[in-house]
Amino acid sequence: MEENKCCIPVPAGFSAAHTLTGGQCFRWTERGGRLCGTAFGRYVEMEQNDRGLTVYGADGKECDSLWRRYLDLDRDYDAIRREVLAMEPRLADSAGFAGGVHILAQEPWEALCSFVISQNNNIPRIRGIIARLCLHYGERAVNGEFAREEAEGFAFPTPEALANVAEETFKEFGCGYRAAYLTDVARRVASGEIDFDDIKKAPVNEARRMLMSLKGVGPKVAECALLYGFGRLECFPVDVWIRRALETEFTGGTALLDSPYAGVAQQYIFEYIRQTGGGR
DNA sequence: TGCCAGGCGACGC
DNA sequence: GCGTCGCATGGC
Repeated sequence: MEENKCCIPVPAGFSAAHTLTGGQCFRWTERGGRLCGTAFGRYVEMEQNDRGLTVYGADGKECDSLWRRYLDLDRDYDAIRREVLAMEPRLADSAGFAGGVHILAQEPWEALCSFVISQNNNIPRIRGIIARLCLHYGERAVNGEFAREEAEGFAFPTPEALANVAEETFKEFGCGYRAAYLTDVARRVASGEIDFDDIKKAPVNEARRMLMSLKGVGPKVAECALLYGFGRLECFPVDVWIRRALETEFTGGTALLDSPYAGVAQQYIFEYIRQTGGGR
């Protein structure tokens, strides 16, 4: 692990910690200044300091082709932050706190499946359920032997793997009433009935419609999948936290909703209320 | 102990 | 089309 590493220069203001542990995904943990986690079937540990981001467990080629894109490091988030702030000055506190957030380019399946599990659920429990599914149904990850928690050593399970899991079994893993949703989503994705390439190419409203044809995927889950899994930065997921913020801090509506970067602003707000005001 | 959680589907109107 | 309700489970 330690001998295989690379260092990526990162834009000023970028925060790997806010990006990876802010609720966009559920498989990263900060331990002793390192961000440990698995994506694209690879376990790595990341360390950010003023010289850049060191990725342990990946070589330079992998950093360029994979981790750089996953963290969306080539997009000008400084310009985006200024643009959304200009549209909505009341965003200042959130952007000041969480302005280092990038929108992760996750695998569409992982984003979709994770947020089906997330509904009416809390983040620690979502993480637990996903960890158990990875441990039991995921392929062994590259570098998995270095993982500090066993489940981190496994990839997110493929749709095919989950399509063969009985609904009852999902319940045993703590999925509750979402078990039926998972079986439906996994089977219809595995069969090709829902095609991620079609969703990628479709206009955003058509993409929403396609995702919402799945049982257990409503407006909020579709929005999360599109934002975190399909790079649709204009998508603006509204959960109970964001709804409260809209009703208290952004009364009278906000132009943010029409921004091509609404999803980035949404993540600033979510991070801010969760880590400061929100408590819990 | 209750209340709540990155909501959704079913149902009634 | 819109408001309400039940839902599984565990974190706090």
